[in-house]
Parts: sequence; structure tokens; C-alpha cells
Amino acid sequence: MSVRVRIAPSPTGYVHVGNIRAALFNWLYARHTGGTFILRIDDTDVERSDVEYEDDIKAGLRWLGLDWDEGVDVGGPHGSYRQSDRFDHYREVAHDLVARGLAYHDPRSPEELEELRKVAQSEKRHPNYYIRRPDTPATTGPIRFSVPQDAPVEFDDMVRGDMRFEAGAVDDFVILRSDGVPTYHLASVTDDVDYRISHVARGEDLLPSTPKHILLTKAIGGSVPTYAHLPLLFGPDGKKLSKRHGDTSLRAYREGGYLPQAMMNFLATLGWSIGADRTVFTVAEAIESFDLVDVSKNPAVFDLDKLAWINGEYIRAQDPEDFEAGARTEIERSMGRSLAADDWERFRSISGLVQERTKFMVDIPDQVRFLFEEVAADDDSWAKVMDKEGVAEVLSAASSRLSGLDTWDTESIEGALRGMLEDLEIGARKGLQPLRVAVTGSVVSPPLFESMAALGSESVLARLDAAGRRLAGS
RNA sequence: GGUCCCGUCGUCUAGUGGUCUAGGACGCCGGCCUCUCAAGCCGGUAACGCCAGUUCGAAUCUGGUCGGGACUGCCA
Repeated sequence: MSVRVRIAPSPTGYVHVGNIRAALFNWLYARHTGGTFILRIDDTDVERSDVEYEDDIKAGLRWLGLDWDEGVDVGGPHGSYRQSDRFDHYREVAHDLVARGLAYHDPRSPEELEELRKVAQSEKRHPNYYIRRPDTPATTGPIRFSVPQDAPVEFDDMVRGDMRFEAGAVDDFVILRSDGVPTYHLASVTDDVDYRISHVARGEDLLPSTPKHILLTKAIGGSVPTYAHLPLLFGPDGKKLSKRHGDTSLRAYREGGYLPQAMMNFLATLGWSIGADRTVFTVAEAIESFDLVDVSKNPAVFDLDKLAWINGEYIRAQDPEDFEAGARTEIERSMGRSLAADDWERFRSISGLVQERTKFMVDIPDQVRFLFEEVAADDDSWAKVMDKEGVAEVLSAASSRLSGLDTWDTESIEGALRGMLEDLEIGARKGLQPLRVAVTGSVVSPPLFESMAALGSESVLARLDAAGRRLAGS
């Protein structure tokens, strides 16, 4: 039997990294087994669903390279792959269940049900002990599935092993709301059956719902898929990763200077390991060795420090041309203008040095802004190195040394400035920092000689001069 | 309260009865390199929640206990 897996996100918010991790595992499993990866949109909650969010989901998947074989946009043999298009079908399924005596209309009010739950709780019974089929049949109210009480529900979960739920612990859940809209349980199970889903790999938060899904699947005559419940992603505080922890939406990382390959790699290490001594690996390698049965049972904390490190690893490993192209995008966006030819050349002459020290793509503009426009030294940098004894001498000595240069390149600049250090009998640290601040506007910058070479003699000399004047004036 | 899940360094994990005085990675600390910042290199820090039991032998098996978590809706 061929593997058919799906992800079924609800478009009720920007796609969460936890859902993306689940998508990744499903995708890896499909690619590893040569199976089919399906994208279905679970938009039964019409109130909260929005196309903007569906677009966000698709954009996120595309960004990461998680291509789907069937589903929204790409189509397939099973219709639209959007649940809101199939409401009539779900209603038929629900009413058919009622006709066969496997489900029933529940005429009780929410208040009555609430009361029953309270009673059950006070008696320390299963909370839904009393939420069962009333003695007298009704024809109005939401439709509940009548949970068979004769046998426990058992299944073998690919990550958790043998699972067993007592029938009495499963409540008669609603499958069709009184307004005729199907619930998640009905729509999801119906689709999984119709689409011939073979494996359902989803978050562990759905584990308690699984017995319901199995029972429903059997009731509508489908074959039960193999389940794999993935460990949840936690925030630093050990609670389910949520908005409270800041950036839980994939979009935040897409816009935050992270490389998609780095994100993929990081997500793959959460709950899965490719081997004892490896952390960084390619997508192809992950596909090669991934299997749902190897997924860990325990929850994983989403560690931003490690993500940042992996991102740096990927940035340094990028092809120089790719890095430059990505950097250009960031720089132009930050500066609000496109780079002129000479701007671009200046950047390219030190791009290798920038690549080595970039952790996030969005940090690039600040590192090289001095190449494109005049930069005023920030107060901290100025106070730290310029308000010191002998700085004026350093500035003028450097200026005269540099202005006498015939060739303007890294070697000659370094030669000139080393000579200056000897003349002044001061160390490199003390003698070069003022020049760095004067030229780049900051105590932190790419290497000085290369930066000067890239900027050009005219600008360098002018900035040294300007710094000297600012020093004299203060 | 109930049902269910989980428990190896701060974090992600390797580990399936002996090769574990528990390995790797991030982080952190120290050093080297060095024009700043990174990167790189070297070294260090730090864990089998606890108690019984099984066994010649347990991180690995069993029971209990403690701790954490998810679910408990006409949301998904």
C-alpha cells in the first residue's frame, strides 16, 4: 500500500512553526517512502478562517521547499481539498449515520450540558459520563456520534507504541453543529477516508481525539490510517509554544533574516535525530534517513540560540553569489533605494568578509551602510575611542600617510598604516580603532584595511578629515 | 477533578542489559588567533527525577512515587 500523508492546517492565523514542523515530518516521510504529500485546508471554522492565512500557509511551505503533490492550487483526484467546499458531503455523512442509528440529534441546551458536566466532575466520573444518547429521540439540535460502549479503542501509534482508551472515557462528540456546519472531527475523518490517507502524523495535542477518529472512521466504513503523534514544541518556559513566547509564526522567521534551509534543518532536529554526531545536514540526507518510527516521544523546546547558530552555519556555507544576491535584497530594502553600479562593486569587494560575520540576513545593511552613505559615529563609539589622548595625532598621521599612496588597495593601505603605528609607537588596537570609527562610524565593522580599500581614497580621506574637525570642535 | 502522554547535561539529542567513570551539538566559561566584531582552533562546565524490584550486571526491564505537559467546546 502506498503512503499517502497530509497536513490539514486551519487558516485561522499565521502559520505556526509547530504546524510547519509537522508539515516537514509528513513531507520527509512522503519523500522517503516515495509516497504522496497532500495539502488540505481545514476551514470548517468559517468564522475565523481567512484567505490571507491560507496564503500565508502556502507561502511558508513554498519558502521552505515543501512541495505538495495533491491539494489546494495543484489539484488532484479528490476535488478542491478545501473543506468549506464539501459541507454538503459532510452533512450527508452525518445524516446517514443518524439513519443507521450510529448518531443522534441532541436537543439539550448548552446550559443543560454544562450542568451534566459539573455533576460528572463532582462525582469524579469521566466528565462526559452523562453526555450520552437521551432516551427519547429528537430531530433537532446538533448531531452527536454515538460512541460504542462495548470495547476499548486500541491502536499502535508509530511514535508512542500501543495505545488504549477505555470506551467509557470517550464522549459522544458533536459531528454536525445545529447550524449544519460540520465539526473538525467529522470533516477531518471523512476527508482522510475519502482521500485514502494511509498515515496521519500530527501533533500530540490530538492524541486524546484519536479514539473518536478511529471509531468514526469505522462507522463510515473507512480503513483506519496508521497514526503517529508528534511531540509538541514548547517555549523556553516549558509550556506549549504559543504567542506568549514571541515569534511563533513562520512568517516572523521568513522576514527575520533566516535562511529556509537553516529553518528546515533546525526544525528537523526537534524530535528527530539523523545520527549521534550530526546536527547539520542537507534535506537530501534527511529524506534518506527519516522515518516516523524514529521520532522522539518527548516535547522539544524551540531554542532560538541554536536556530541562530544553524542559520550562521548556512549563511557561511552559501555560494558567494547567492549570499551577495540575498544581501543586495536586504540592503536595498533597508536603504529604500536600489544600489548603483559603483555601490554594488564596493559591496562585492568585501562581501566575503561580511558573509563570515553574518548571523541573520537582516543584519547586513547595518554592517555595510558606510559604503553607501555618510555615517555619523554613534555617541557610544565616539565616546569610547575618540575622546582619548592622541587621537587627533593618529587621525592626521593616517591622513598624511594615506594621501601619499600611489596605489589604493588593501596591501598598500595596510603598509601605510602599519608604518604610521611604528612612527607613533602605538599598538594596532589603539591606533586603528579611531580610524575605524572615523571611516565606518562604529567600533564594530568589517576589517579596516579592506573596508578602506572598498570605500575609496577620496571618501576615506574626507572622513578622516571630518573626524579631525569634529574632534577639534568639541 | 477526570482521561491520556512524557521524564538523559540549561537546551536539542545519541543511547534498546555489559563496549557508559554516559557520546555529539547549541549555550555558557577560559585560552589561542587578532585592527574591532565575528569565524576558526584548543580546553572546561553540566544529565540518566526519586525509591524499590528483576539480574552476575540497568540510563536501558518491572512496580511505585514525584515532576512536567496535553486534552476535557455546537475551536481545531
